[in-house]
Amino acid sequence: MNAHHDLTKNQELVFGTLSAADGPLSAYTILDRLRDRGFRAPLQVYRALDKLTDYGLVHRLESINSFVACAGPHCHGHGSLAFAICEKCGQVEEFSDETVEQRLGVWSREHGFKPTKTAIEIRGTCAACLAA
Amino acid sequence: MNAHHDLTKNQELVFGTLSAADGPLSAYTILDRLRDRGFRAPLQVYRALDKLTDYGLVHRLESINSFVACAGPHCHGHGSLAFAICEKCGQVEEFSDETVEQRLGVWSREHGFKPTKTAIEIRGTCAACLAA
DNA sequence: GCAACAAATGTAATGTTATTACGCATGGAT
DNA sequence: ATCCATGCGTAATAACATTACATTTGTTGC
Ligand SMILES: [Zn+2]
Ligand SMILES: [Zn+2]
Ligand SMILES: [Zn+2]
Ligand SMILES: [Zn+2]
Repeated sequence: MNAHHDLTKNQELVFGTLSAADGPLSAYTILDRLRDRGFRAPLQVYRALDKLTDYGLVHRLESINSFVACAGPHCHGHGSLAFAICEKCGQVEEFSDETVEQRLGVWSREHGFKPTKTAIEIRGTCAACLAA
Repeated sequence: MNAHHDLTKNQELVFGTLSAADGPLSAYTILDRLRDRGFRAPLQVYRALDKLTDYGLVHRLESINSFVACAGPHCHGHGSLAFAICEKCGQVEEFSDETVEQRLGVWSREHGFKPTKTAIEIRGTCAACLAA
């Protein structure tokens, strides 16, 4: 699911935009930033985002309808990621916690629930913004 | 923040609709169900939902843009709730896990992050739907 | 090479979710 | 009575996402 992916032109453009950004972007913001590269419609962005999230290169932040480029290698091999989202500056920190994953897995097994996608998103204020 | 709240007429109607439902509802679905009670505009629903979520009587499910009436007493006294959302039948189970809360709290402290609202949402297939 | 098929793209239209702006009504406090 | 906070009604708009259909591009088998 990870390894090496040959990205198409549109996927490359969307991934590049997200990678260059200093925080999460909405699909429409990505669209605006790619207008001069020929993008005209939301679907071009959404289609690329679908693939990129499938590949694990991009994560969707459910609570703010935005997307972010994967932060690092700690991501791989984990079923459920967590995100800390600063509501002041928009910065996002991606992390994972074995224990959290495990506990949610236990709950699922005990309740016969078969998980496919888990979202853990903490909204609040980051250290930098608290200092300021 | 919990105890007893005197709900206004609109809040009562929205809360009643959510309580009577067998699963989460979108704001616009609530609006439709309250048309014959005089509701005309989305804002009437969103305003009521804002208060109800403040009071802890209703929870917002970030990953499906929907709202659900609080399932029970285990909810109170907990900072972060978790939801298991069945993508087949739409049923939602609300639960909380001390260990999960604690681990996320540890991460926040260690990173100087001050959380205000945490969303934990597991999407998948519930036991009933798996059996069927 | 060429047919057949799958994947990706372009474009328009539409559907869904949420907010902004403005004015009015109500109820309690001074 | 005046002030102020809260809630309400309505219209307009913004923000987010999908459906539908036609076309292009790339791959596979022959
Ligand atoms: Zn990642
Ligand atoms: Zn910040
Ligand atoms: Zn609850
Ligand atoms: Zn189910």
